[in-house]
Amino acid sequence: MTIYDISKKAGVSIATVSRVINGSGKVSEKTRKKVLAVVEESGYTPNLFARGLGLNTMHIIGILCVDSSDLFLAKAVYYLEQKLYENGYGCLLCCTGYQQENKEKYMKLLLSKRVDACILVGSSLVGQTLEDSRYIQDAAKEIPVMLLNAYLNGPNLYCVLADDYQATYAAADQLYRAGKRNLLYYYDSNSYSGKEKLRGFQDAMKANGVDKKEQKTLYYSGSREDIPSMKAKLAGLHQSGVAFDGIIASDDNLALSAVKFAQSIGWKIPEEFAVIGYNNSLLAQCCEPELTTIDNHLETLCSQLTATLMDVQGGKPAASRMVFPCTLLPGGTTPALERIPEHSPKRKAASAG
Amino acid sequence: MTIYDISKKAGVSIATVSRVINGSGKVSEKTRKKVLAVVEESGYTPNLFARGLGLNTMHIIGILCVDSSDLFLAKAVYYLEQKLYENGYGCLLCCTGYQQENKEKYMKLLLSKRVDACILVGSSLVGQTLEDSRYIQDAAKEIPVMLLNAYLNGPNLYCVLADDYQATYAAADQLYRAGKRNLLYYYDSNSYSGKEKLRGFQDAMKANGVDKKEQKTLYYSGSREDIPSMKAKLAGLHQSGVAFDGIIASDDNLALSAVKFAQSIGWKIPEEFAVIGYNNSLLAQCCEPELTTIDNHLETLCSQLTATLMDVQGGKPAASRMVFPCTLLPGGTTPALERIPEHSPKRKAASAG
DNA sequence: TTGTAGGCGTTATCAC
DNA sequence: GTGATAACGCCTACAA
Repeated sequence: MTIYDISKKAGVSIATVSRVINGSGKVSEKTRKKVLAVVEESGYTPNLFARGLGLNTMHIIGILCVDSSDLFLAKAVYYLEQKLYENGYGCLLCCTGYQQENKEKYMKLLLSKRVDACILVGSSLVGQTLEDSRYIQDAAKEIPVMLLNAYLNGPNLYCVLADDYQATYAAADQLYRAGKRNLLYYYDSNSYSGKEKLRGFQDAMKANGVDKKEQKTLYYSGSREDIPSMKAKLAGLHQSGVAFDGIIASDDNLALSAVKFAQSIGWKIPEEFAVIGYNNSLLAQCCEPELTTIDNHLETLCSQLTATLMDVQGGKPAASRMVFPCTLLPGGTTPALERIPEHSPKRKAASAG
Repeated sequence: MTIYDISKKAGVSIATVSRVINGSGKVSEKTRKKVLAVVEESGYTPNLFARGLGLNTMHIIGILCVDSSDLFLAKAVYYLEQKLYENGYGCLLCCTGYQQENKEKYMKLLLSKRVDACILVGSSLVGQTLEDSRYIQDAAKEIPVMLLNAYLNGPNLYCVLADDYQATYAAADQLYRAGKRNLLYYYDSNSYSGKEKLRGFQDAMKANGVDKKEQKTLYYSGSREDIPSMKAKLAGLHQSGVAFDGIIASDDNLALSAVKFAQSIGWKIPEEFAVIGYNNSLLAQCCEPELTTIDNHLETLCSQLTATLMDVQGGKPAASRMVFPCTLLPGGTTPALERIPEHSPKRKAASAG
């Protein structure tokens, strides 16, 4: 079934068929109905390859992430797919893993497939060095590149991100004020977002008079799916004699391991030990008590990113950088903290319907 | 940059350029090098729309799932993307949600985009009634349709699935033999896979002399992300006076809620209360003790499905249905069970590196 | 071994 | 309003 078949059956030219299908140009009501009837009965669907060739777009957006099965990234991918679909775009999913080489390969693949734009989900895709970020800048020469919760400056590059610095600062600050004098920052990423969080923690400590030398941080480098190993790492630190009475974690996985660790040696939560996680993920509900966690309003970020992308596609001006505040979501792993902003989000559970 | 530009610069015809690029036909080493040099220096990439138009394929596979952020489905999508990429295919991701209407809309979208095949991930996409499955049968008239852990019979339809019946049967049977005389089956899906699990439980009970009337099952219909609600449902059953000393759950989420429930009322695990989950997901590590869970070898299923798809694409004969056994992975939520088959999988944690 | 030319199915720009 | 016709960029017989 091609546009020629339809034109014959309807007794009109292919140009008219095209007009009817695309709603472009003037067509008499009579021929319009005739054509539509034929289209209907023959179940014709325009060949998008041909259309793509002519218009140079297939309305497909490339989505790059290191691992779409990661709790946080999976959510992001899900939201993005939904929003893009609403706007008439499909998504080509690419899971690159953490190796630089593969990130670049995938990006090339997307460019060769001539996607309309690409979205980099999470800051792990942005290299630590300028050299490792070059492939992104290069890609931006051909198509708009959107970064979700990552930052990179340059032409045709748009970032939508959460204020991880502020959130971590506030979390650490509040926990300190609540009386925890031996906070440990437990993290597993040195990406842009990871660095922002770390800086937030450090600045909060400093603001409360804790020198950099006295600040405690612990870096976990194992698998993000190995909670026992995260717990073991903490246990190791504890056994080595380092004291801590609270943990700010860079994600809920680490936070959960902290809860398990504390419970394994009998510390009372939150009286003797406090924990704050990050992402308001499913894991926050998985322990007892439930995690206090930072919500970065992922759905909002995804909506905003999509809206921005649509603006870019439409040739409208668009912000090259948008930063959204996070919200601290109180759970049972912290003592009473200061007031929470109004209109604060609900826990995953309550909002998921 | 088009093939014409290259042909001019290289001083050959476009046919020769095409041959060099596709490695088809005979080309002298001299011209070949010449062409490759020009291609390299001008950074030429073939236009896949044009190629797609001619060959009627863009090497893209549609992946349909109800929710790519679901722990289990996200893993499946991840594995599939990796395997397909290795075989030179990209994936167009579609998250349909649970509404029939949207499933059909997405399927139409994929067909109109002329994907080479589509993969339905999880049995929730297959309707309960024949009518609701029609859209799949219809799609199969145009392209191969692969079902991951779902079942539907018909031409051009290929299923790769885990033996959920057998796994649940074995789990219930072993728990019964281990002395749990009041098993409860806790589930949240009536999909094909869901029914198979339920049937496995029922048959195991029956085989141990527990009449259907005495069998205990509980259906949870709320959000899959609301663990407190799952726990509350169990608590409700308990308060209503129904006794149970062990739970077989249809996924780890429900199992985790069972552990939390038991702990909240002080039952000792596994002595007074046993729990078996399903999927060997991250959640299995999230409680203390860790869950005994059923591993359905998702990665194997995905590899096999991809291999089958490639066979189909290559015109080779392919099995229309492949069933793989599951493995019971002992954790701390069950008393010592019977021997586990050799070569059994490791827990997520240990294998994730 | 290399070149020529037709076809893939649309959209869009012209005339009429 | 409607109908020819030229792109769009590639692949691939068929010729040379």
